[in-house]
This record gives sequence, C-alpha cells and structure tokens, in this order.
Amino acid sequence: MTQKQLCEIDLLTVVITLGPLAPHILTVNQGQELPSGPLTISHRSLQKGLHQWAERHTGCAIGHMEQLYTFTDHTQKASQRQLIRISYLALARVLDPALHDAHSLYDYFPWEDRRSSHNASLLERFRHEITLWARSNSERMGRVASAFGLHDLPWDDEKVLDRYELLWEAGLVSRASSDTVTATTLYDNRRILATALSRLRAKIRYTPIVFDLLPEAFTLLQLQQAMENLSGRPMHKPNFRRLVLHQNLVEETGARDATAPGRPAKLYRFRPSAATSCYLSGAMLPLS
Amino acid sequence: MTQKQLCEIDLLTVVITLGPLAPHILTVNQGQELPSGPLTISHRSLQKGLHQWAERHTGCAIGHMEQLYTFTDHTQKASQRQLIRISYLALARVLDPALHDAHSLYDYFPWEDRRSSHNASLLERFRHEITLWARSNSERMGRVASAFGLHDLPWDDEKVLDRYELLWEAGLVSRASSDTVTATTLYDNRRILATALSRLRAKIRYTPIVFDLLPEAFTLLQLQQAMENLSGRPMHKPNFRRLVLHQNLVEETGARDATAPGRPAKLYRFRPSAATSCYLSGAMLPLS
DNA sequence: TCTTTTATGCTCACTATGAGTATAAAAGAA
DNA sequence: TTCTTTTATACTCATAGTGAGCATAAAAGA
Repeated sequence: MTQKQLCEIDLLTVVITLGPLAPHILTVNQGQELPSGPLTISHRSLQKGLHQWAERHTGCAIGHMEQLYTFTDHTQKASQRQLIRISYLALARVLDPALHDAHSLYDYFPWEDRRSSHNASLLERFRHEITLWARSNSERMGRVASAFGLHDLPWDDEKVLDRYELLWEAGLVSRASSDTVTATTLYDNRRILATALSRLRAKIRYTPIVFDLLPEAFTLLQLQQAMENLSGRPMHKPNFRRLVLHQNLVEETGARDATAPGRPAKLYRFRPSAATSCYLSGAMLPLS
Repeated sequence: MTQKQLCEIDLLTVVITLGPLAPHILTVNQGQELPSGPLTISHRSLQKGLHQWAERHTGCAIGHMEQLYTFTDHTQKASQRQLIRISYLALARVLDPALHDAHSLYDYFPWEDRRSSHNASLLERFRHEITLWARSNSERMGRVASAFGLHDLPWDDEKVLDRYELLWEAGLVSRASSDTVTATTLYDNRRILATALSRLRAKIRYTPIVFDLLPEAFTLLQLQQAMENLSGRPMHKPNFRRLVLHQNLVEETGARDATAPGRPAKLYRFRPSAATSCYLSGAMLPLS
C-alpha cells in the first residue's frame, strides 16, 4: 500500500520459574528489567533464536516458550522511529530461585495471591476503593464488577491484566514515579508481567505445561502446590489427587520422598504419552 | 544491548463474518489477499488504528478485535531489511457475504468442516496418508495422533494450525506453485487463517463473541448454526437450547421469526449484563 | 506407647452432560 | 375440512464429574 515506516524491534521474554510459595520471574540487572535483546537473534524463527539467547543469559534450561503480545512503546513520543516490542513467555525448571536474579510475581501483584488473609484484606480495600472510583460511570462499573468478581460474579484467575489496568487507571497502584516516562515504562513492564501470568493461568488448565516447571519426579502435593502457586488459590487435596490420577497424567516412579516429615509420599513422573491434553482445572476450591 | 536492526512492519487483519453454511473471511483484490496496511495507522494504539482502517476498507462494521500473532516473513531471504507482520483477528456482523469480497474459510480447510460426509471421507484419506508419512518417525507420529485424534484421542476443534502445518509438511495440501516464494507466501497466509480459526474456536467456548457475528435479534437455531459453522461440527439441538437458556445469556425480544417454514421461532437478543463470562462449550455432540 | 504429621482412600449429594423421545404450532396439500 | 410436513419447544433418564467432608494408613519423634 503506502510507504512503510521503519521500526526498531525489541524482543523480550518473561522467564517464569517456580519458588516454594509463588511463581518467580528471572530478571537481569538486579530486577526491574526483563531479559531482552535485539532482533538480530534471527534463527530463521524469532522464537528459536530468543530461546537460545535467553538460556545463555539466565543460565536456566528453558522448556516451553510461546509468543505473548506485540505492542508499541508509547514512552518515546517525539522520536520518529517507533519501537515495537515482541514479548514471549518462557518456562524454566529451576532448583532454587534464590540462586538467581529472581523475583516473586506476587511482589508485583499481591492481590493476585488469594491465599493469605493479609492479601485478602488488601483486596477488600481495593474492591471498596475501586468501586468508589467507578461508581458514577456504568461502563467502568461493568468492567470493575467483571474483573473483581463483585456482585454474584465469580472471581476469574485469568483476568490479571484487566485488574491491573483498572487499578492503574484508578490510581490505586503506584504511579509513584514523578517522571512520566519512568512511570509509563513501569506500567508497560507490569502489563507484560500481567499478560504473562494471565496466559500462564489459562494454559495450566488445559495443557500439561506445569510439568515444565516441576522436577522430573515430584509428589502429588508438590504438583498441587505448583498449581496453587500459579493460580493463587488453595485447592482441595483429595479432589485434586482424584482429578490428576483419574486422567492418567502421571505414573509412579516407585520411589518415595523421604525428605518431608510425616508419611513419605510416592514420587510420580509425568506421562508424556498423555501429553496431548489434560485438564487440571476444576478442582479450584477455596479452603473452607 | 547491541545495535538494533531496522524492520518494516506490516499490519494485517483477518476479518471474519458469518455465511449461512460457514464462516467467511473478507478479502481485498478478489481473494487471496488479506486487508493489510502499513504501520502508519498509528492511533497511539496499533489496534484502534487498524480497527478504523479495516472498517473503511471492507465497508463492514467491525465489533470485536484482538491481536493474533506476530511473525517474520521468511520469503525475502537476501533482503537485509526484515519484514515483521503483526496480524489481528476481527469480527464483522454482515448481512450477506455474497455482497462482499468474501470467501468461505472451509474452502481453504475443507477437512475442518466435519459436517458433510464428503469431507469426512476426505479426512479419512488424509488420516490414512499422513499416518503413512509419519510412520517411521515417532515424534511425528505423536503430533499426528494428537492433531487428528487418531487412536482413542479426541478430535480437538482448536488444533486447526497443527493440522494444517502437518498436512503441509507431508505435502498433502497444495504446494502446487512451482515458485518457492509464491508457495511460501501462500503457506504463510493460510497459517494466519488457521491461527485465526483456531483462536476463534477457542474463544467462542468461554466468551460471548459469537454475538458479535449475529444480528441483533436471532432465533436459537440461528445461534446454534452459528456455533456449528464456527466449530465445524453438528450439535444436539435440545441440549444446546438447554445450555444457552440455563445460562441466562439471552432474553426474548417478544417477536417471532416468520420467515422460515414450520412453527415460527421466538427471537432472542443477547443480554450484555451476562457478558462477563459464558460457556457455550459442552454441547458439542456429533449427530448420531 | 502416644502424639504429630502427612499421605491416601472413601462416601455422598448434586449438577452437568450426552442422548433420546414427545408434544406444540404453524403452513400447505389432498 | 383433515392430513402431512416442518420446525419449535419440552421433558425424561442414565451417567460422569464436581464440591465437600470424613476416615484410615504410614512414618517420625516424644
């Protein structure tokens, strides 16, 4: 059609790994910055190139990887040359997040972890304040009700991005930085993180990617806690076991886990033959 | 990091609308070409700009729009300047596809329409031939079994892209063009179409976007046929009605549809108050 | 031996699903 | 008129999955 404008391309990836209590992201330069590189990592496929590049820069073996979202960075206004950022989601199996430059995702979005009562009260406050903010505007009120599960609507794990954007619009999360440019960058980065968490929560429901975050052999409790960490809510133990075992997703290794107190748990491994589809959803029950 | 390479950006959109028997895409230049424009449609947000642009160029009101995928076009090898294509999915409510430059999606992917016995036999042939092709390679065989629902695995509507890519790799869909460049472009375009159909089939399950394709008032049969056209499989009528009505997704308009033969059906309209989440899946039963 | 701690197994009510069948309301043909 | 065709709408029934609770088993340490 008309003449094409030239752009700069930035590839970046959210590398997620599993801590004991929460999913973590691997960052570079002591936090705040996501691993990102220029387009030149072209391996014919952008993704494969970025995959190798990210493994080298984080020092972790990266399993699953997928494209997240592409957006324009509207921080640099006057510049003629637009910046396009293509973001990816990557999963790494890591032994100890403390050894890496890793940060808990729930440090960025405490309200997304609905397991502690402390966060529950934080969320209650947000619910209250954002309702005040949206009160006069019915379109806003609809979005708020849907995102925060207000009236009799259910809470949807996956609406991480909607919630973050609403809280930002309402000024309830730190716009602290007086510098607009810095604030917008912060906003953009968290948007990516929110998108990543959203996508991850959606995907663990109907694909077996959780296993890319777990060690080879794991107990059913570890698997359950992985799901709880990712979804941010507690699950009903007996039902979770039933669900997993009923689907022939895993098989016993024969060994047991002797490290924990109490009766030692059987160790299981993922059965990739069943890899085609799984269904870890369902058993999402708040602890009574 | 290192110096950034400059790229050309192409924005393109798959505009989907509903024909009587199948979903259609709106094309420009008498088929084969998707509406696409240069990046300059920057409205601060890529999407909003493209939205308006697509409405002007197709002459249809576009409802829902979302980003699909970003990929590099590997047709132009020698060129230093890489081309990045950002694709979008758009839904248009159109009265008569015949009036527009529209093409049935199932012209491109006949095997995705599992309602006619003719296509069923085509699929059987493909199943046979692609099994021969994958026979010796266990990794291939796994992908094939999962994509085509081989042994006792279920057929998954949403694996449109996987199926297309496998058929292409196996040489079962037209690589006809002797010119490699043309063939690759064709391949890339169909890949986008497959991605679009994939995404659409996934989304109609848990969001109410079908209603963006239907007229204001519709009968339950029209709604069912819309779902059937999109998913490519027949549904059980009584169960479909039960599902829809049970969820309070729609409300009666009071009018009836007198145009069709037989007992006139009640007309319904979408209840956006229930817009937050729906659940049109489930009732996906092959006609016995 | 008793207590603590975790693993593992079982029950039960209820809802959603897959499938089939029956009745109701219109239009047109004999 | 009555009968047939066509579609809409309603109802039944068995079964599987879900949400929730309780009970037992196996280890370690007091």
